[in-house]
Amino acid sequence: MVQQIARRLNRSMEEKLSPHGLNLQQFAVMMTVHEFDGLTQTEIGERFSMPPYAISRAIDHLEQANLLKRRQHPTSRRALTIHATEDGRTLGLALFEIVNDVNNELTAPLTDSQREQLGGLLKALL
Amino acid sequence: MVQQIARRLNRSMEEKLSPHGLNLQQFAVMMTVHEFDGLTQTEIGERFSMPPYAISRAIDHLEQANLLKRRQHPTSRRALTIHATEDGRTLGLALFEIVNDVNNELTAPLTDSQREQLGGLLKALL
DNA sequence: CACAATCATTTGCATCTGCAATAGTCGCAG
DNA sequence: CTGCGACTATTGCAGATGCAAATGATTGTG
Repeated sequence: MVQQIARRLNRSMEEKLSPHGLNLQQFAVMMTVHEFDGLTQTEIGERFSMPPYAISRAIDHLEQANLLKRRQHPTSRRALTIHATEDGRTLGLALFEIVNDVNNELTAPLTDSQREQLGGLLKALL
Repeated sequence: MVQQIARRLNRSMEEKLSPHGLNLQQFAVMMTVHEFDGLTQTEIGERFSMPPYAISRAIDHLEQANLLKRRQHPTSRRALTIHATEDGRTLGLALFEIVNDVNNELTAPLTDSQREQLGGLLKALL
């Protein structure tokens, strides 16, 4: 059941993301950068256990699309820090709405108290 | 959260499946055939909304591994029906154990009543 | 200081996936 | 009974994904 729901969620997200030219991984990176500007790539990856090479490629794409840019880490010459561009910050706001929409859509069959209950149970499983 | 849990679930399943040389899709097909012998490929796909080409390829693999075989549909010359071989039936039993193990592992942090609650809430979302 | 181990990131390559096109079959309208 | 549109299954191809190796930087140890 969890898997079926997750698949529905994914499809739903991808649909709403595709007009922006993003896939789910790129979306996750954008959200993280929107919340914390200036993290290194590894740090971003740790936020949702995404392997380094995936981050690398997601950022390739996002940098190409002029949503992010890489900069030298101030103290380490091997790390890079990731920053949202103007376009990136704008898109970030649109992304928040998408998450909300999808969440509401998914949990529409539940009452508010059920929603809380579900949240609690799921958190216990993490 | 749903997605994170689903990913954990997937990894866990794949781990236990890999000794048998199966991936998740092939596993799903095996379980369905184990439950209903003689369905057409499309019917199998409908059980968990898997596109026809994915079924086709999963069965290619499973037939190769001598777990299933395709037969002509008794009344339609375009459809094929799928049947478990002896090996396939044996493996099917092992697969049931895997599902149980993974379920228990996942829901270990919950009490029995919480488990039921979660089940109910998830079902409502399907 | 030199060397080995570790770290952050990238890349080559093989495999997996999804979409769209194909081949063959079937049902039905005229 | 003919032809067209819908159905089953498969396949070619392009893009995505995962692993493991490569690159360059850094730390620690003797």
